[in-house]
Amino acid sequence: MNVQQKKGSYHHGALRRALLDAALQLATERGLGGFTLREVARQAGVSHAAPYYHFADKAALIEALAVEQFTALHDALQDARTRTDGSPLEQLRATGVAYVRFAVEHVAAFRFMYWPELRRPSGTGQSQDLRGEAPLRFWKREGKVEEAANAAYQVLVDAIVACQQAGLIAPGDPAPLALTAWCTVHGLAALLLNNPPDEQEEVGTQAERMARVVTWQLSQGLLAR
Amino acid sequence: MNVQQKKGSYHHGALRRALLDAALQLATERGLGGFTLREVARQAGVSHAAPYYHFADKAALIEALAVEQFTALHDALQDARTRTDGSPLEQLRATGVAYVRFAVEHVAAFRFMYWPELRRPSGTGQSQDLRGEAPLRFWKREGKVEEAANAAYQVLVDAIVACQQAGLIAPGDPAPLALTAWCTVHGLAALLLNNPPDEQEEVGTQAERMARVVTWQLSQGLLAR
DNA sequence: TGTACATCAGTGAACGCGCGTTCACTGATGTAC
DNA sequence: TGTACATCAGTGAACGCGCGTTCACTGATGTAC
Repeated sequence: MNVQQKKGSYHHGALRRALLDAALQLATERGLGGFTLREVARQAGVSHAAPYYHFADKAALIEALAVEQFTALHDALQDARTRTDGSPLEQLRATGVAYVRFAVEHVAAFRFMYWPELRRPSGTGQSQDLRGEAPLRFWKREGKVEEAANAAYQVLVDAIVACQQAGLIAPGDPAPLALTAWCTVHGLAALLLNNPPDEQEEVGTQAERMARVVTWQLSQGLLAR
Repeated sequence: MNVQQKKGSYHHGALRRALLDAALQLATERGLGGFTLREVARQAGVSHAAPYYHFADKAALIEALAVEQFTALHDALQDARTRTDGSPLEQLRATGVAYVRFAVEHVAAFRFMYWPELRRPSGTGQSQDLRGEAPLRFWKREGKVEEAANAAYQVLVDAIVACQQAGLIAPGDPAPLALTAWCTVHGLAALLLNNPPDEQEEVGTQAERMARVVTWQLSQGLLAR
């Protein structure tokens, strides 16, 4: 059942990874409502105390998952952008579509990433210096989750800046443009997750079509005129 | 403590309302993670069995809340639209800003409205006829929650159609425009709820500013050219 | 205006349950000599 | 190559807890006569 499990071995070998995978699978199948550490352990085929060897507590497992998945999102966006031939604008659109696709294909991951309650209050560290911070930014706090999230956001910002440098979008502060773009794709992702289309088999297709509609519409608004 | 409670009365008088209010307050203060019926009853000052006189079970209370709050959202959007002087485009923007404002000012309500897990699987009723349904639509299902949500969405659609009729937005199917607009304001709302700004006192202000930025940007993209 | 009685809208004890976490333990593995 | 022993990575029983829901009950209220 577990890839790296040796026959008859007492030790699992890759339990940390297995627990993270089990958590994703569990959250995908049953949502976050009944998400429990014990069930994760059960799903991974170990006793309910075993996870404590790899994670301080339930919140730590979830945090690790959020960091990992934000990084995966970053990679997916980066990939979509660099692998798209065509103008910077087309690359920007591809990035947006990739955001929605990631959400639909990694429903559970997306929920972990954006469910603030399961994260520890981030005020645990000392409050950092915020003077002169850019005004249009979320995730001002410290923390590995925020860091990973910022990296993903940066891909979008870069794609917009590239459009500006190519003269496709009016020059100036990219912040409001990036915020609008991000809100749009994030909004579509959120709506799709909370209102799954009726036909199960067409979820991806419908999401893809909506994503294209929305990103095209959005890019029309960004065009330099 | 309770507005309508008569002194020394055994009967509460308005427990249903009090429970709904307590649920909203509880969800605002502690989020949905630890949201329990018992705590709602405690907060309303009654025994933990009392709610069962007014709601079949926990899910029923939440459903009632979602319907109520979608209706409140509808009213807020309608208000923003009709009370705004100026062009239909300005009315459209005002509607978008109102959406974000509602989310920020009714955090708990917004969470109940869009948390699908706490709703009963909507497949309970018989499957309705979907042939010829418009393709760019969520909430195709039956159910009072979906009905109320649709009514709110319709305000946005109407605002866009009005712009088209005034020649401010290119004619044609308003669906993709409405979807994009909705995604944008919904995305901002979702991001604001999950990443509360640092300065507590400025939440409303910052949200308002972001909402204006985003809706303005959005309306630029909709303009007929 | 009184009275008998049905109904309304609560109470509080009890049910079984699964949770997160701790603890003493133990088999498997790695290392020094 | 063998052996002693420390450390690693698990097990399973146990803890206290709060949950959703049910149940028999009871005080308050409304109504018929």
